[in-house]
Amino acid sequence: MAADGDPLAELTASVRAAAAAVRGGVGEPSAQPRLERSRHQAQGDYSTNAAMLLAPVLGVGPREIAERLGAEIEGLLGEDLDHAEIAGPGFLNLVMTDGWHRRALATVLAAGDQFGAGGAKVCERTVIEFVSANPTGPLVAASGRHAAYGDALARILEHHGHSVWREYYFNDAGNQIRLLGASVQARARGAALPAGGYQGEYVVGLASEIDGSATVDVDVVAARAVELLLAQIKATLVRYGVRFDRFFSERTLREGSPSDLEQALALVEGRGHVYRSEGATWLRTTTFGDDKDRVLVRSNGEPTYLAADVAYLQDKRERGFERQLMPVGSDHHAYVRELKATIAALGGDPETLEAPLIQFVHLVEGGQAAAMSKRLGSFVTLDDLLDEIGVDATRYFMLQRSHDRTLDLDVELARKKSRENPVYYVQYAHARIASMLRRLPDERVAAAVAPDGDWGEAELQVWERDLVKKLAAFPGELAEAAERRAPHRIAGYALELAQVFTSFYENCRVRGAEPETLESQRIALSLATGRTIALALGLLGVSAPDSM
RNA sequence: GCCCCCGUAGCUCAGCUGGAUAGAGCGGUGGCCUUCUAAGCCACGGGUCGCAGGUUCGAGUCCUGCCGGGGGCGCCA
Repeated sequence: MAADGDPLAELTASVRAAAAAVRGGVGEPSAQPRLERSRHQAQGDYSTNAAMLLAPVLGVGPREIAERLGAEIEGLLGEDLDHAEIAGPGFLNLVMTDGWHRRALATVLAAGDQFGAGGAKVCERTVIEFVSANPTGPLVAASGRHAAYGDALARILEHHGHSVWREYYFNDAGNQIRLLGASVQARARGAALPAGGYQGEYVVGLASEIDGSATVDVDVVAARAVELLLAQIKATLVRYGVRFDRFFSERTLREGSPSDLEQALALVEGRGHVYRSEGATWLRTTTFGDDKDRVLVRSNGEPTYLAADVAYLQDKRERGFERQLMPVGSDHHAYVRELKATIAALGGDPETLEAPLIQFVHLVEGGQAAAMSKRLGSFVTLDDLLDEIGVDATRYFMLQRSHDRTLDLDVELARKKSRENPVYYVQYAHARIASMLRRLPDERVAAAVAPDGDWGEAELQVWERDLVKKLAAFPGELAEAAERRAPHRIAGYALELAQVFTSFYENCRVRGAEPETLESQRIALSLATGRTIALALGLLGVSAPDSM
């Protein structure tokens, strides 16, 4: 079986080799033939669309090609293949032998915690910048979606074989920070908030926490408030299980002489993409597909947020990342075009920047959605949510749905410790496996999963075959999740694996199964499933408890 | 007005870049506990895939136009 621990790698390779042999060097198919899990039992274990892809190339009917393909595959797979059959418009369905299933299971076990790892063709040096909420308030529930997404994606990409650096970029200078300082001072003085000021309850807390908040310079108050809020944000992230390699301060880009910001602006100006008009300095982003040019330095001499980003993007370029991921909220989505134009203006390739769109989160309870605006002060913080439903449920629910769709998070459901709650269902399957294996002597389990273990020759039950195939699908699922930046696929996979296992568990007695070789095989299946559930949950940042 | 995301079961959502009879959870109905965790299992019911065209052997998936929901179009960040 394949060295990389993918039980399907060999099968896929055989299908492609057979397709190539049938094609005999003639023409070029429109796509690589695919190996798919059959949806219905009558359609075998796996199927391939290769014949239908080759039909237009060879000018022969797909069913006739499928026949030749079947002959080739039979030769290549030997004893792994029970038989192949042609079906529908030209699918070739493959029915695998019990021996193949047992070998697949052995491959899963041999891979250990590296199961599904290293599928990336090349290792990309990747930086993922996420959350990046400004320290003008505590993290809100919506930030929990960004944090869960970015962190899970980072874990998935690493397991897939990329090198990932996690960064949190925060704005600690400029208008909003000044406004924060003024808001705190106003509270300290019992005065009215400035126009558009921060109204949250935490601002009152900061006013009393900061020494001399009513009297010292407002910039000092602002700096202290940022410090306190940033510490609070970091604490929340730690609690949430989200690790960053670096918190990048925007202010540092403005410090020194010349500052990084000044140097970056000089760089784009030297490349001829800067001009002055109406007293302001502009970046000609329209050269690179933006719909209008953007201001870098305001007419009052103050650099814009974009100016800082020019410097930040240049900084990342200089650090040699080959791929930049920057999940953004839908409210900031339009800004991505400016950033891509900026990269181009710096002489880089805008295609190296990817900005997956993260849609809003609505907390639902009794049909009521809570608003989450920092400035209006009516919000649910991430800490509130974690207090309410816990880290595991929060992360799982945040990752359950595709990131580019708005998410209705049902707090009432997430709080439940019952079968209705998918995260408990998955964790329960893991706990059940651990509990069952605990009742066996360690040596018994070790012998059952040893490379030379004997699993006998008994005909596999349908539940056993299904479980092996679900396990074997993991490397492919992981690759999809990584390549499509879609952690929710792992959440879906974990739920399905738990379902298939539970069905197996209800129908196939493990402990005490006769003969002993059958018990060994089922122990091996259970252990492999437990590990894979733990692996999948781990990629999502959700714990896999041994007892519940 | 222009740009981006989304319309799939009563509800919340998957659907592997064009494949076979469109799936899951919840909710509903009906079964199943002397046996490894019933926090569970099994069965049944439930659909004009927003609408209308188009592309081809084949469309929930790709193209165009409508309709509906959300977001964005500052010298805010």
